[in-house]
Amino acid sequence: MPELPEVESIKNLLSTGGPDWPPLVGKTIAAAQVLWQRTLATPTPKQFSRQVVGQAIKTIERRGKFLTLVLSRDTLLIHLRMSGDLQMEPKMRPIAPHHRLFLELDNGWRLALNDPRKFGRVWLTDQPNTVLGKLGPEPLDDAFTPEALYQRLQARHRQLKPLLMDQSFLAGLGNIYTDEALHLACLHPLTLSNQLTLEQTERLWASLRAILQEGIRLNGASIDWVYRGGEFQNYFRVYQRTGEACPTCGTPIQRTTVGQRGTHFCPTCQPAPT
DNA sequence: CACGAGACCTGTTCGC
DNA sequence: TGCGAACAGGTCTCGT
Repeated sequence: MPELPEVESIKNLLSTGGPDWPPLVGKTIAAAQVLWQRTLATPTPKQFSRQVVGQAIKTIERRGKFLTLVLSRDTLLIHLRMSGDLQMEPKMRPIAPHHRLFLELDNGWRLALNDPRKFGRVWLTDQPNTVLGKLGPEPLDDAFTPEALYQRLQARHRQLKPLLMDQSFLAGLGNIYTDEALHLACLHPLTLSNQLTLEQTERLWASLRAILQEGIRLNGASIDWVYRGGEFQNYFRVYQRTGEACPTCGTPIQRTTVGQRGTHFCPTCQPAPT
C-alpha cells in the first residue's frame, strides 16, 4: 500500500494522536504478540516479546517507506509493503482477522499491524542501519539536489520507472507516485536514465518533489479498502485513469506494463524514447 | 549490470 | 449466479 506520503501521514498521525486516540510517543510497551510469524524479520517472536516489553517509545520517524519507532534501547522498524496498516485501538477490542502483530501500551491502548496480504515486516534491532543502510537518498532532503539526481541517473543505464522505484536509487517512491511524477515531468517511463539531459533532470527533480509534497499535504492516497483518510486519489493525473483524458492535453491515458508493474502515461505528453 | 519471471499472500473485480 | 483469471500501493531471489 503505502509509499512515502502515506507512511509520512501515518507517522504524523501516530506521533501526535488523533481525534479518537492518544499519541504514541512517550508510552511504554507493556506486552507484545506476534500472530503471523513471518511478519517478524528479526528477532524470534519469543526474543521479541522479551526484548521489546518495558521499552518506551521516544520518537517516530520515517526513512523511505520505513517507519522507525525509536525506543529506549532499540529501534523498531516497520515496513507496510502492499497492504499493511497501523491502527491504534483500545486493548480490550477483539483482535481483528488481519492483525499480524501488536504492541500493548501502558495506557490501555494497542498498536496493531493489520495486513491482509502478510507482506509487511517488522525488525527490532539496536543496529537499524543494517536494514536502512542500503536506501538511496530521501527525495525531500536538502541534500537531494538536481545535480545529485543527474549524477545518479548518468551512472546507470536503466529504464526510468523501475530505476526510480528502486529503493537503493531513491527512497520512498512506489508505483503511484512514480507514474504521477513522470507524467508531470513529461517523461516516458521507458526513457533510459543516462539519456536524460540536465534540463529534463531538473524537470524530473521538481516533479518528484512536487508530487510527493502534494501527496503529503493530502495525507496520502486511499484506494480500495486499505488505509483511509487520504485524499490524493482524487487528484491522480494518470494512475488508474486508463482511457480518461490527460489533464494536460486530453489524449486518452494509456496503460502498459513496465517492470511487471501497471504503468499509466499520456502518449502525447510523454513520447516514447527513440 | 540490467531485466524478466516467480515467489510471498489475500481480497476484490472483471469477463464469460 | 458462479467461477476462474487478472489485478492490487512492495520487495526478494534466481536465471539469462
